Order: sequence, then structure tokens, then C-alpha cells
Amino acid sequence: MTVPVFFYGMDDMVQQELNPAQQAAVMYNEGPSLVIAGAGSGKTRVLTCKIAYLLHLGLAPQSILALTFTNKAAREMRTRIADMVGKEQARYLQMGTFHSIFARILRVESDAIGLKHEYSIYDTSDSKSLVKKLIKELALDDTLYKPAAVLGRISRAKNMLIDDRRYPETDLIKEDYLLKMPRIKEIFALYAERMREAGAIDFDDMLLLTYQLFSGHAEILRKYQDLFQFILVYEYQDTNHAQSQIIRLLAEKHHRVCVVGDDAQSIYSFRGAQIENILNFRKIYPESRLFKLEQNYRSTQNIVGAAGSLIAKNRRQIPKQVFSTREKGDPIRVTAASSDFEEGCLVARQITRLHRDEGYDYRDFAVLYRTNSQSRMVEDALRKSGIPYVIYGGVSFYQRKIVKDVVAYLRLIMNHSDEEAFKRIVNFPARGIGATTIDKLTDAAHRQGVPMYDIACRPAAYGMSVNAGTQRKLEAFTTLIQEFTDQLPDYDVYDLVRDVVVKSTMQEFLQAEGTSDSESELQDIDELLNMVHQFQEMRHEEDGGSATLAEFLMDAALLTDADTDDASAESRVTLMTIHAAKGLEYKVIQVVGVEEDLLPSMHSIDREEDLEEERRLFYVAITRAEQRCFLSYAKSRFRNGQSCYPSVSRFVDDIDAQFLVGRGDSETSRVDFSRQDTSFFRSPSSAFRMQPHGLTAQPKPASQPAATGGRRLVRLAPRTQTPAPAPASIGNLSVGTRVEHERFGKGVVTALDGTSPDARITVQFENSGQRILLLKFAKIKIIP
DNA sequence: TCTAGCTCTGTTTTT
DNA sequence: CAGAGCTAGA
Repeated sequence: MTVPVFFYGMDDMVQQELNPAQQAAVMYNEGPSLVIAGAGSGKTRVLTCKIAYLLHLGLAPQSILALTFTNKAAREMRTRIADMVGKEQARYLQMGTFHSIFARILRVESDAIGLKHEYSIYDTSDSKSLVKKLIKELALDDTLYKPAAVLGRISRAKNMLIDDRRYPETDLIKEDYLLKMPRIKEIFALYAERMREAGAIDFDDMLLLTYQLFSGHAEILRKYQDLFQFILVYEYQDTNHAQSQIIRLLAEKHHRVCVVGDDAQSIYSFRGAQIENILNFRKIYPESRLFKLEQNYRSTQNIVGAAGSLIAKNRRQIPKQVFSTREKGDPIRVTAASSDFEEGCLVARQITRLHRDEGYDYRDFAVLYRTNSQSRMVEDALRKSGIPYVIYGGVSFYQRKIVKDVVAYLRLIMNHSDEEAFKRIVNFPARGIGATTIDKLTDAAHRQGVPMYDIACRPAAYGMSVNAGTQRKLEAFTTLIQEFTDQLPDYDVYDLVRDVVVKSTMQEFLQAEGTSDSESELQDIDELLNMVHQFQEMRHEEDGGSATLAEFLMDAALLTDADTDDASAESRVTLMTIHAAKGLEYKVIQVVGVEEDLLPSMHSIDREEDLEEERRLFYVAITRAEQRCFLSYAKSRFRNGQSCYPSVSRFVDDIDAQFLVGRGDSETSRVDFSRQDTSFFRSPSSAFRMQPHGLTAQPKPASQPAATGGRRLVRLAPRTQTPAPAPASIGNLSVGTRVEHERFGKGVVTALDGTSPDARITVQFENSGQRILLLKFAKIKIIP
């Protein structure tokens, strides 16, 4: 039963339907709270309602800090809140991504940490290029030291709040030895030094420096603690150590923090996300309250059931029973294609059929895959079938070469020390400044600790010998930049960008070329100008002020493709990676490449944790579906230029067979639908055994949980793969037996499965949640 | 200094 | 099968 909640004192049209659990989560604000929100359970609704509720209680919008991971999520929530409380209030909410909020704070407080006011933001390719150069400078073996790997190590350290100075004292260098990269500490030190000299920070610095700012400056920390009276975090399962520690600092004083997330959807550990943050939240805030949202409003029972049976195979998770009261729906269909090409056609055919026969609109479909490269085959097939589509993600607009070039001009104009920007455009368009000159400049710059730009201005003054021609060329370039810099204070950003494109002779150069490539680059420039314009309008609307170049550059650095367009407006099929699909929902989901070595990826099969993350990824994919879900795999596939012959993903077998069709002989008739197997509804917890009879497969909509109290719902997802008859006891273990485990502590056996040697027991531990243990390995003893 | 063409290499996900 | 990096030749 849902209760309509009115927000008194606001527009009386505003009414949100909240179920009791959601309502409780919204209304509890006295202390820290953790909201575990299953897939499709109304995470966004709870968070937006909570913010509206806080405003209703009288909290000022500017004292609410709401952090998200994507700009899109932030924007969507702001819009929704604006609908509830009006634009005027919503405008002042401190809502944005971790990175954008912190980047702004860093700009305000730059002096305190010796950061340049007008700092540049290095994107991954800038960082990579710098690291590559450092590897060369240090004369390291580049077959052992790969820039991406080195950068990954540095990034990991920063996410653990370890800077270059502390790095050598940590265990990370031991790992470096094992990775045969013992000198990473030197690269890290040099990297940090060069970044400082360039007045630049990278994505990880935004978190690390913010942490250092707060932890090292009590008065500044206090200022922000007082400013942010209430802190909300969306998708908390994706936070890394740095992020969770910054939140801890900010909330230290008032403890008014609410985090919302779903541990089952933690899929960003490669980026440093630690699932521990959500699992340990209650240790940091012992007085915190836990709310679980378990009713899925998005998907059919079959989809929720399938996803539940899949995720149950993970060991590390917060136990919860996600259920749906929607219709049962169709089972998930698994299809084998003979090749990746065939798989694409299959997807296209499926879409055509559902579009034609069942009235689905193209925008109701999404095709999901593990890796970006898989999009090609699907794309080709859709194009051939005349199905409109849009690829979400892929190369971001701001990553395109020409756009990066223009942005590099802007960066250099703002910050003359920005070395990557300098190198990128000093000879683009070609002005006769070649590698030799650039090498000389770099050399001189690092020997003397002076920006390349300064040396280019007056080479002789820094002891660099150049011939007259080169000197003239350098001068022309630096004068061009300098003139823009001088006018910067009263330059409208749009005019600036337009003038840069012209005066740099970029436009002329591209027009002269007259190829189709240069043509599309000119279009990209137009598009960029468009975006500047849009940005200015948005700024004007938001705070009435005009946008500065620094603000635009910050936005450009942090904006991703997913943020740029609202593709939902058009009637097109969406193609994207599973990662990009998180938080979205579609009526029909097709997951392609459900194969070993792809999903799970080949890198993840050695470690249990990695495998579990891949399983969560698959879980995310399936739970995007509202009505229909299709899985497919190819029996042969082109990978890295050669054919390989993958087998179906192990995860398909993790899904209980009753939710699937197409496995085995792809005969639906193998399923005996008349069979009624009550063992399926065996309770995971002893509390539930109080009502052993009368369980029906579908909880009636009316019989929902009363409140957030401990009452458990009927578990829809089976706990085990095969619904084999459960033995009443194994050895001297039976349901209800109290046991103690070496690691997990004390608990109660809630279920038994299988026979020796594969006998498993399910134990509800007091402190470690529910776990399934293989009896032959489990180190348990029975306690009286 | 530039560019065309060659070889090599690598391969997940992204704020 | 790309994309990056390198070499040779203009």
C-alpha cells in the first residue's frame, strides 16, 4: 500500500506516492542514514523527496550538498526537485558530481594549498602523455613500464589518499616490485612536480587535494561543515576511499548524512570504488539507521526473480529481498547465434518484430554490451535493417581531436604553464615549429623549472639558441596567445572561442583542406561554439551572471558524452555499455556477448572479487529491463583480428532455470509448468519459518510489508541453482542449528542443499549477513 | 619538417 | 582490426 505524501506549504499539486519504507527513509533526518535501495526501488524518488522534505522543514537550499557520479543524474534530480518545490529553490541546491563540486571548491580555496587560481584540468590523455614522457626521460624500459599501467598505479594511490611524498613509505611499492615496476615512485614524484609546474590537476587530484585541503586546514573545513548542513550521496556503492573520507570529514561535525546505494550494483572498482564503503557505513556511523527499499517498481516478476537468483550467487552483499508486484511477464530468453555477425542480425530482427507486432517504439529498446568495440556489429545490423539508433558513450565530444585542439588554445590562454596544451597546439595549424624546437623547449623548461611558454617568448634569455626564422615563428605564436590573455577579463567566452578559431588560422586551414574529414571537423567546431552558447545561457539562467572561461573549461573537462544530449526525445534504439546503462531503464533490454571471456571478462576470472563484480555488472544489465529481457551469445566471434569460439557465460547458469527459456535444447517444453515446488520458497531466515504454510508464488499487492520493521517478505528468488529436494539434515546439521564460523562468527543454519560432497548450507550470521557455505570447506563448529 | 606507409602491439568498464 | 609509433624518403 502506498501512501500519498503531500508537501505542505508548497504547491498543492505536488504529491508523491511513497511506500512506507520510502516514506520512513525520507522522513528520518536526525542522524546518519543508509538507504539500501534495490534495483528499480525508487532510489531517485526517495532522494529527491528527501531533499524536498528538508527544504520543507526549512533548511536553506544552499546548505544541502547532494553528490552524484554523473552530471546527468544531478541534472535529472534538480529538475525533479524543481517540479516539487519550484525552480527558485532548486537553483541554489549544492548539487553536482563529486568532481565538479570539488573542482569549484578547489578554485575558491586554491591559495590554501598552493594551487594556481586558474588551474588546468588534465584529462586522461594529457596525463598519459606526461607519464610517457617521464618514462622516456628516466630511460626506463617501456616494455615493462606502460603509461596506462603506471597511471593506474598513481591513480590507485591517490584514491587511497596517498600522495607522491608518502608513496615510498607504503606497501604499494612492494606491489610495484611484483609488477616489475619498482621505479614508479620516481615517476610519481616527477609527475606530481610537473603537474605543479604546469598549474594542472588531474581527475584524481580533485579528490586528493580536496581531502588535503579539508584535513590540513581546520578553519576551512569548519566553514564547509557549517555550510553543508545536510549531505546526501547518490550511488554510494561507487565511492572510493577518498570520496568516502571527504564525506566523513564534512559530516564529522553534525553527522547529518544520508547515503543511498545498492551494493549489488557496485561496478566501478576499477576506478577505485570500494564496495566496503557501503558495507562498512554503519561502522563509521554506529548510530546510523538502515532503510531497505526492496520493492521493485520497474520490472516484471520474472526479471526481478532472474536477477535475484543471479546475484544470490555473490558472497559479499547486504542481504535483501527485492520483489516485484507487477505482472509475471515473459521469461528471459537466451539465444545462441552462430557468429557475432549473426548476433547483430538477431538483435535487429527481434527489434523489428517487437516494433511491428507488439507496438514497441524504438526508444523502448536498449542493446547492452560489455565492451565498446562490440557496438560495431550491432550498429551494422541495425543500419542494414533501417532501424534508427544512437550510440551512447563512446568517444566523448570533448575527446575529439579538433575539439581538444580548440580547448587546448583556451587552456593555454588561461594558463600559460599548461604544458600539454602548449605542446598540442604550438604547431597546429602547422607553423613550422617542429619536433626539434619542441624538444629544445622542453629541455630548457625542465632544466630551469620555467614554463615552455616563457622560454618560447624569450628563448635567448633562457640560454636557448634558435635560428632567426624559428624565433620569429615562436614569437608569432606567443603573441597570438598573449593578446587573447590580455583581453581575457572583458572577453565574452563565445566571442573568445570564435576569435581563437579564426586568428589561430584553424578555420582557414580546415577550409583549405576541403576533405570530408576537415569538413566534419569544421562542424565539430560549430558544435563547440553551440555548446559554449548553451553553457552561457544556462549560467545566465542559473545565477544571472556571465560565464567565465575557467568555468567553461571546467565544465568541458568534466562533461562526458552521456551528459550532452537527451537522446530519449527521439525515437531510436539506444546502444551502450552496461556501465553506461546504470541508472537507466528500458522496456526491452538485449544483452549481447553473454560469453565467457567477455562477461565475465578474461581479466576477472582469477579473483573471486573481480568475478563477483562482473556478476553485479550482469545484474545491472538485466535489471534495466521493465518488460522483456533477451540474452545472446555468439559461438564464434572476431576478437583482435582473429576468430575465437567462446562458450556461453557461466552467469547464465547462475540464473534459476525457471526464469529462462532457450537454454539447453532451447525447448520451453522441458519446463514442467504444472509442478508446484514449495521447497522453492524455503525461507532464508529462521524468523520466516513462523508461517510455513500457505505461501503462494505471488505475494498479493495488498499484503505488503507493514513498515520498515524486521518483517520479511516471501523470497521470490531461489537461493540455489537446482531446486532439488532439500535434505532435512546433513550430518548433525539441520535448519535452526547454531554454528560458529572461523571468520563470520556465530549464526543459524537456515537452509540445507544438495548431497555430499556438494552439500551446502545457508547460514544467517549475526554480524556477517547471510552466506552459503560449501560444507566440505566450511570451517564451522556447532554451538549449543 | 612533414608525411605516407610500415610494423607492432594490444585489448574492459570511466568521473 | 585498429591505433600508435617508427622509418624512410621527399
